[in-house]
Amino acid sequence: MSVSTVSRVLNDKDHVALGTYQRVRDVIEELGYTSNLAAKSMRSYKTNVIGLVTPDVEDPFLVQVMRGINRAIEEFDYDLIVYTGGNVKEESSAVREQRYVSLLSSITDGVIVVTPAATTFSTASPILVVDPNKASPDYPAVIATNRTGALAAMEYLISLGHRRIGFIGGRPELQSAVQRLQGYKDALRQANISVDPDLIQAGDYSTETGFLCAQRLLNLSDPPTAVFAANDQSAIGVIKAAQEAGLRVPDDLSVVGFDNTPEVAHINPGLTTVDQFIDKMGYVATEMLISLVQGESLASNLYEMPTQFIIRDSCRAIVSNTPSD
Amino acid sequence: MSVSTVSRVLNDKDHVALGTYQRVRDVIEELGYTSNLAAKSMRSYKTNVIGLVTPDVEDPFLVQVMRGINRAIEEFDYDLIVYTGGNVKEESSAVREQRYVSLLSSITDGVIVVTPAATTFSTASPILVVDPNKASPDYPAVIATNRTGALAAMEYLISLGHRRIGFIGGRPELQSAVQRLQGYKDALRQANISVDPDLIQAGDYSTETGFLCAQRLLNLSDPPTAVFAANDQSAIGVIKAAQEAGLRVPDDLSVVGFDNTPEVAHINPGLTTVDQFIDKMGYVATEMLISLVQGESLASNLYEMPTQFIIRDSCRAIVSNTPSD
DNA sequence: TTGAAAGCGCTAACAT
DNA sequence: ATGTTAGCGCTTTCAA
Repeated sequence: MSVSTVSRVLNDKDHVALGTYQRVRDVIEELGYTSNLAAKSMRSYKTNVIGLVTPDVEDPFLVQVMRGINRAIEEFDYDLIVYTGGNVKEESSAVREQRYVSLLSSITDGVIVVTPAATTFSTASPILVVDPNKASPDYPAVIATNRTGALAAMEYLISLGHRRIGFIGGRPELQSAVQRLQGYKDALRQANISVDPDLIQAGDYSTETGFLCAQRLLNLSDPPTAVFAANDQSAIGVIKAAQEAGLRVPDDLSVVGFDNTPEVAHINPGLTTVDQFIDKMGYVATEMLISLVQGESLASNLYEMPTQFIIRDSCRAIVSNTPSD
Repeated sequence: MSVSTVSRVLNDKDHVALGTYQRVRDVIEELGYTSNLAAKSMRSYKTNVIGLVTPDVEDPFLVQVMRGINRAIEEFDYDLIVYTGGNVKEESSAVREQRYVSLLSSITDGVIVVTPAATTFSTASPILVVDPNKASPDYPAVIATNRTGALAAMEYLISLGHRRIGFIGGRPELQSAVQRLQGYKDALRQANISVDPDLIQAGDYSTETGFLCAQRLLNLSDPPTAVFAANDQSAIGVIKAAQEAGLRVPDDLSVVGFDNTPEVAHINPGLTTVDQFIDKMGYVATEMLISLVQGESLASNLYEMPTQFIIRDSCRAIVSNTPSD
């Protein structure tokens, strides 16, 4: 029996007699043989394995993305190999990422990089990035709709009749914060409301800073009638500041928070929890990468996860993201 | 310039002129070249990569083991590639494990399997298992000293003068529970105290069951004067039951818990927290595997993490594992 | 110090 | 339906 016959059996190719097929399968079973991934990869450039580079395995976001990836991997009958940075010094993470993308791409059909530190990778394999920290990433990407979501939140506030709307930003080095601010500005422009720099406070996604920023807004000579906070933590700070100033929420001050926590979540239509939203990011990423691997072309290089604000009856002025009760 | 010269440069071999070396390094840098792991592996059977198969990435124990592995990986200048099961149906986990060990072993120098479901793997590479669910694993292993730890706890109680000591077990399908029971029995035998089956209650590591088991013990016609619980959760149940029965702990009933939580921890001498203990398991495992990979032989195939009970002053009867305050 | 050539295990093209 | 053979990218003799 020749090697090529065995190879044909291993890959379930045609032109193998049923008897031969069975005989080979039996021996494989008996010997506990498994094909050498290295050799397979080298010769055929097809391994049926997807690579994943993720900076961490403890961050709940990353864990949830991995869940979605695993789901897709199983569904499409691929295998997954992961590199995760572990407790690495932050400085060299971009370099490590690049090294691992190279390393993985020699034995995988494509690599997913989650929240990449690096922006470019030198490899011939398809690369897909999830939640890149860059407006227009160099690779096909899956991102959350930060700008669009913020736009929707602002449109809601404007539809309530507000014209002076404060904004409390997030950590400015993060793309999510930049995009949410952009959505804020775009909504104002769209409604022909001029942007007042006094109304834009640079927060950092924390409740404490949200509180301080809100106090600054409320102390303005011409204070806002509504505040849009870049995340729910800041929004909580705003509500505290308002109450401390004797204002009722939402009657005296409308407060809108944008974020991903289960309590005040900004989610995907049709999905019930934020975990499902993040899970879907992983799933979609894998789906897209597998398309690329199989030589198909993508409808778009940028998959922006659709989001939608849902108003909670219990606290109407906070645009929430939990599904309507 | 020939391929072999380049190969020599890549592997920092001797017999390369300094000028040539520099020239090659420059070009490598310029092109962003990274060697093909598959080809390297196939030809040299040495990749400098360690594989890791772990059933989960969310379990705190597994995360902590991974931290230790990462630490060692960095220190010994290896790379790490992980396969993790994700949300897989429990039934097939042994088969998946075996498949992944085979898959990984073709591109790694050795594989670590954490809390393996399978007991045998078909591969030529060195395998090392962490916390196997089997008394004498088929591969070099790193385990926690469940039997020895239980023995130490029992010796403590016996040294206090107790002769009737109750035992509340853990989930019997887990090796940890089996070993802790063994330690209980061995300590009694060692002290020439006969084992009374009435004093052995089959718990499940939960507070609720610990509570119920303790009630049964306390209702015996000849109740124990001390109880050793297979974990801290059960011990908490015992204390509740004792208090409800009007007994003071430790005056009327000594209670000892064995476990891994930071509050009532059973730790390695010299280590401050249980996390460090688990971290060390990962580190030691990696260290051992790398020894094997490098062709060295192991002092012992079984590394039992040394443990030690430390008595907390605040609650003397509970043998704790946090270091003395 | 460098180069030429063999071969790792596999798949794909070609031959039978 | 099966066998033969080239060659994937690399390391490792061996020769120059």
